[in-house]
Amino acid sequence: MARLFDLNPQQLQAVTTTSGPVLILAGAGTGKTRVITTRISYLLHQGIEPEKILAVTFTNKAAKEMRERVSSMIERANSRKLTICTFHALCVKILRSDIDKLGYKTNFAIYDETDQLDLIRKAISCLATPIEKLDANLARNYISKAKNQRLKIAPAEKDLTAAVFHRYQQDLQNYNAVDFDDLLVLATRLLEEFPDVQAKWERRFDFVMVDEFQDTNQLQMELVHHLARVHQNVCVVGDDDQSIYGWRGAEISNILEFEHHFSRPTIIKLEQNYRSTNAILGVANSVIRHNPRRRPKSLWSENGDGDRIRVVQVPDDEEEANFVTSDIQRLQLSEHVPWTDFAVIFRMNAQSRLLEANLRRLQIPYRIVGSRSFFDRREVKDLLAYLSCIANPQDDISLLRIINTPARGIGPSTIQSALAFSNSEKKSLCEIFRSDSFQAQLTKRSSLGIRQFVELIDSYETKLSQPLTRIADVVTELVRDIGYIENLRRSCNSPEEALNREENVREMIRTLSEYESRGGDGLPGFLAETSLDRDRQEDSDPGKEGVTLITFHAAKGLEFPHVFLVGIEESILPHARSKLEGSIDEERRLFYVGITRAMRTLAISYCANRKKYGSPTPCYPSSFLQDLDPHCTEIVNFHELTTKPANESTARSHFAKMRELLARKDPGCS
DNA sequence: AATCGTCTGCTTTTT
DNA sequence: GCAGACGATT
Repeated sequence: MARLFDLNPQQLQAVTTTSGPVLILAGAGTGKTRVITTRISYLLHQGIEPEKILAVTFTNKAAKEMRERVSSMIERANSRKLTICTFHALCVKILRSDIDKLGYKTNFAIYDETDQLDLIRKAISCLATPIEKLDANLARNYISKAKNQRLKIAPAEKDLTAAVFHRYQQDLQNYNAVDFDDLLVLATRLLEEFPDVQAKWERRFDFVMVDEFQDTNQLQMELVHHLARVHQNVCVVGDDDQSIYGWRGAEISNILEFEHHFSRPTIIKLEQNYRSTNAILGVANSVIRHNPRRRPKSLWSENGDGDRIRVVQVPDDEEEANFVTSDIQRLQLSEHVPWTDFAVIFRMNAQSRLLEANLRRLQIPYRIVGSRSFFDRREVKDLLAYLSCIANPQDDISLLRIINTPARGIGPSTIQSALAFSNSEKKSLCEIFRSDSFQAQLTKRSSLGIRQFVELIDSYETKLSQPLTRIADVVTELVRDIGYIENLRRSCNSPEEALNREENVREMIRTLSEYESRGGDGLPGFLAETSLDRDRQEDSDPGKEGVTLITFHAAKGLEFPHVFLVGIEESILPHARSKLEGSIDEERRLFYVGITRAMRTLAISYCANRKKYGSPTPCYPSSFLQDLDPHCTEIVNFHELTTKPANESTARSHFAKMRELLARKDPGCS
């Protein structure tokens, strides 16, 4: 059983208050995950059936971590019966059994942002006129916002954006596909409009817990409402001060006005921090205090005062990178701090370039968190598109992706006429391909290509419908059959690229094979899981370890002994656009999130000059810096820092830097 | 069908 | 200053 005596009084209250609405305001580093996992284990100990407990998270990573940590406290058989998943995965569960009520089939495809954008572009090209144009990305943002606010569009709206929205939604349904937002919209609709579905799900769980509640949007709130309507045993955990996804539709009022959504909740504040020194918490508190709309909290710890926070002005972005890297090197040499203990946090990904260059030069290992996902790779998307076509023949976006990959003589003109047919006959491309009237008007070559393609898809559909077939084996066969690897090699510019892409194909098949070994739920299940869990290679790629380069957003939830916040300048943090959009508070929370990542030391730097879009631009220190508690900070003179080595090890790193500088200026070795 | 060139427009990105 | 998108060229 969980060790309740390890908890502080507030944590204990959070764990043992199990009935009725509970709001746990968990400040940064206050043992939030421990509270949730202990609470689950406590519920089980009280005799609650594991099937009756639901814990919802935002990311698969969080769900996985939570399940692992609970598993270590309780019996294995019980932990398997718990439902711990993301909002989106929960919605897929709800939709799988009843989506037919809304006019979709259970083998529906889930479209990611790329598919979504393709489809929106198609709608725009159909509807836009030479006078009225629309940016696909803008349209996507609009559509996503509209869906999350549950806006209904009239079919005959004259505004182009609305027309595109309508067309897009129609296309999705025709393709038997849903986008990420639809997962929430449709699941909520099922619960609202169909009493039998509602009855099923409001009895399904007796205890509902939601992690990172400050990031929920309106729809997610409604969903939680439905699930907890009868018993009201809903426990939400979050921190309004760490709400940094407002721009993605997160509704901070869900946590700020929780008592309007669930009546008379127990509200528990966790303020004892187990991560940072009091100097770090001091500046964190002094910054976040300036936000007007918040639930007042003040973090403290028993970890002692620690070093003062260094605030460093540097001449320009080059010197900033130099400062960070040489400081990392200095600490590593003098105190044998492992590289993994360092993180550099920035507002924009573009800021990592100089840092990377510097770290490479000094041969310091590093990793960049948040680079493009495995599942966005061309070759992976291609294979998934094949599978998606086989699983759901209506999925035109996937079909279009692979119709001529590898090339089989089906060019743009053939595709154009197929699309025209499909529009006028209101049938999916797959059906059009089979119709004689369409085949009749084609050249021999394209007609042959189409017939071969249709046969290919049919034959693999048959293969996969045989019982006891391993999907991974069939895919291996498919890859060989269509000569995909050869095609890939031809389209690559370098042998390394080809090798890398081939490896991705193998990795993809491995993932599939692994999915089947752990008793997966067929092809649709695999496709749903892959489109909802897009970063597994991060942990399966342990070779990359070192200094972490990461954005403020991506750093939420992580901690590092030594942290550098760089580019803390007006118009970077807060970002220039936030002033126009009135989201300075969110920028301040972003700063707060960055500060509270640090465990032992924290350095904050800003430049006097910075290269922006190629040309040097003067910079001004962020207005947030004025709020830092002066008792916890020291202003560091950059000049002194780099010219006065204090002891042997700093001298060594200094020499290393000098050598490096000299090497850089030597025209002979660039 | 592929490739080259020019234009544009610039955060953050859990699913 | 660079990437991504789109259009014109071979």
